[in-house]
Amino acid sequence: MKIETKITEAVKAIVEELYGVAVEDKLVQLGQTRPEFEGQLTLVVFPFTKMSHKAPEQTAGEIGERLVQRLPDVVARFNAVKGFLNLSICTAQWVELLAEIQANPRFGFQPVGDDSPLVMVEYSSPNTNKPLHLGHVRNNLLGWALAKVMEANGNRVVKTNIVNDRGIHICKSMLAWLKWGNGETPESSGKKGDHLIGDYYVAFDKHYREEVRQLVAQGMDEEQAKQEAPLIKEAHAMLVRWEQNDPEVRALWQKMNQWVYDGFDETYKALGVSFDKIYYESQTYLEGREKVEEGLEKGIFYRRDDGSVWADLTAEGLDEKLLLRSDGTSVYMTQDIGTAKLRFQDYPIDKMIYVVGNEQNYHFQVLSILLDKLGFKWGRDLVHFSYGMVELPNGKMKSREGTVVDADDLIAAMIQNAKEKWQEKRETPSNSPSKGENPSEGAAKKVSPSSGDSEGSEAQEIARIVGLGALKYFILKVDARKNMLFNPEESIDFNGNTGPFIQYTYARIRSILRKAGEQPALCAAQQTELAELEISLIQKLQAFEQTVRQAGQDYNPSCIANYCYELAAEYNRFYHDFSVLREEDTQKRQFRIALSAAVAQVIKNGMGLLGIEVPERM
RNA sequence: GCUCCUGUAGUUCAAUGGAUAGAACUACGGUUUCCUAAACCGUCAAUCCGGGUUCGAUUCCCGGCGGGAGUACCA
Repeated sequence: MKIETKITEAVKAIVEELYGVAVEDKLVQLGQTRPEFEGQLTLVVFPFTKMSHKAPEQTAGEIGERLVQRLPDVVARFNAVKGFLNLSICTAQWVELLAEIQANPRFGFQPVGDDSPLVMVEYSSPNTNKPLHLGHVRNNLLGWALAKVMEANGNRVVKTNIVNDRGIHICKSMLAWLKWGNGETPESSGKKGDHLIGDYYVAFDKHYREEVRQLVAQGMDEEQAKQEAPLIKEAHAMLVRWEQNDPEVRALWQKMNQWVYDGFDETYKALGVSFDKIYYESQTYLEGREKVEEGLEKGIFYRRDDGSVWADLTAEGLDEKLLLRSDGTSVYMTQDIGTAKLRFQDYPIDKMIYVVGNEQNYHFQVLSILLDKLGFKWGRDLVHFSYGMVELPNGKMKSREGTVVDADDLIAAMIQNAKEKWQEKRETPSNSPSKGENPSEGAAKKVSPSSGDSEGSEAQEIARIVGLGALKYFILKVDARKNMLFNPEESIDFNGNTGPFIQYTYARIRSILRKAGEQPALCAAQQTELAELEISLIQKLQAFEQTVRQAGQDYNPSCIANYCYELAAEYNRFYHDFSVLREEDTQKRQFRIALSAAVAQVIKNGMGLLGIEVPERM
């Protein structure tokens, strides 16, 4: 049983004994003791002062005395400061706790079985007219991490992606390619498919704006010019042909979309994200129309004189929402309804989570109500995991103004930075090779006469892991709801509260474990005395479980990121103050190695939830 | 205008209603007989304003002020 649980039970009994009042669990507030006081756990006794009718300090003292009597194996000593009862826990309890953590490689994870709730997480959801940028990166990383967190909280998870593969924006790219492309392909140009298509999208926009500018110069007002420009008319004509299944347009559409998918796949692979099931809007938008017709028959929606279909949500405190245009074509909302229908056919979903930016908060508020009205049981409490925008120092990213941070470029730059850092570190000979160091390992570190090639690839792999770790952590440590700032001028740091700091801590522990030989079994032998740093590390380890629960409840992976940092920082202090391997006393040495091993394990698990790899050596 | 989100050191981020609001970056100053110095330690520095609830508020409620997003035939 957990130490907290034991104490909570005891406190409840004691309060009832002393003051004759039964208390609920939530009144028993146990927290970690502040470092400036003696003890490890602190009970907040303010809630009980009403029952005791005594001063806080006196109440704390009474409860403390009884606690020591009642749980002599758990509570060794206590001290009362104001309304805070600080408890010193017996060493054996900590050792036992560490043993439990160490014995369970899946510590903090809840088991998932066939009857666990099924959660579907939708994320990424790109348009196929341009490459992914930093905003998409935030979406993908959050989506992936959230899926992992949900799994760790005992859910079956299906990761899904809805690709917006149809619409006017695709036609713009297609048109531009036909006009100015000269048959350029990813192969012929050496460009990634998504970048190639993105370039034509930009080209369209450039020419289009020029046309609008000329029309305005001729005296047309701007709104009209935007609609009357020949290019946009041509694009619309193409969209109509697409809708009519024109074989020529469809063939081009398929070819160009495929280029984009190949490009996206590379980016997804680099980011380490994947999907269990991908939906395409070209396949779902007609389903949505059917579903809306169905709702119309049931009287949930109504049709206006011009033929457009609307939902009246004024009773819900919202406005009226368009579902089908007067020409019968579907809008965004309709497509989401169609996608929901297909998903529900494919999976017995208990909970649906949409990872979509906060600019669409209103959309999902409406979608939730509509899906509920249409009879989706998970509609009412669908989760819109709404994350903030990534801003640049001079404001929002705007693809038209060319102020986007491209995902592929960014990833490449991060890996490059990591590589340079790594080389720099190798070139500056750290401290002189001590005598105790394993000679063969020392030699391999310096020069690599035979295996230069394999070492190069190892360096490459480490650079990849570290570069991506820095990027992922940088994004995931921020509370998802908040807008975040990214300054491309200052590259992402590798020092301080960063992914590489945590990775480095992990790699160092692995190095210690290699040196120490076999994975140490925690000796059951009693420790006479544990140092404060050791106890606080064990407490920190224990907190992992609670952190994972909280992340699942709040749908927010950022607390896990911050937890990993705190754990690593705590370990670094421990590492610096004690020498893990040099300890003469074998038992203490074993204990510290075991503690290190447990820290490494938890770091690995925590970073795994964030989709961040940890290297065995750095 | 209305709706939602958000205001914490110079900057980027933390803080289940709990003790003296934590880190990191930057600046300055220390620490390598050592298992990896991508480390550790120190100094400087912050809760937008005003009410309320509470033994206790950065946190919850109300009112201002500032920032962001959305606001209907775009996705």
